[in-house]
Amino acid sequence: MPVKKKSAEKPKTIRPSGKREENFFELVFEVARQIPKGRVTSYGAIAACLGAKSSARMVGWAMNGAGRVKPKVPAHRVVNRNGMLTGKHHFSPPGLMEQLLKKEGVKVKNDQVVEFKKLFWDPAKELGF
DNA sequence: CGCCTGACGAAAC
DNA sequence: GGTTTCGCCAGGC
Repeated sequence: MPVKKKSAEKPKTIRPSGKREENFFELVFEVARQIPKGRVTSYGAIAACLGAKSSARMVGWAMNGAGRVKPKVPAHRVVNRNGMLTGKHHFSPPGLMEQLLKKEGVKVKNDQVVEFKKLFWDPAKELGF
């Protein structure tokens, strides 16, 4: 059976508000899963890809369910715009995020991704949006 | 129903 | 350039 991946179509203007777009969360997870190994992206990039660039926070919120859904979402590959592992505190242990990244070849120094700009993976660009 | 918080981001200072 | 504040919107209390 073919892997039925939901077409991550980018709505013209997704509105987290007004309508509890639960799909928004799924989209975030989908994009996060598309992040190649050894690469990282930012919440804002994902949000922008979904058309909610102003709601980068919502992406972070969505990530709150990461690990709770199946398959597991590599939330450790998602960092903030600074390349800082702001979400490490939500992992258990907090150092897990860093460990996973290092394991995949991403250098992490002082809770910050080394050469983040170089490893940055833009969903809107890579996915062909 | 109103206030506060929160895994961000950009602008202001 | 580093630090602080506001804006963003949903969810919890």
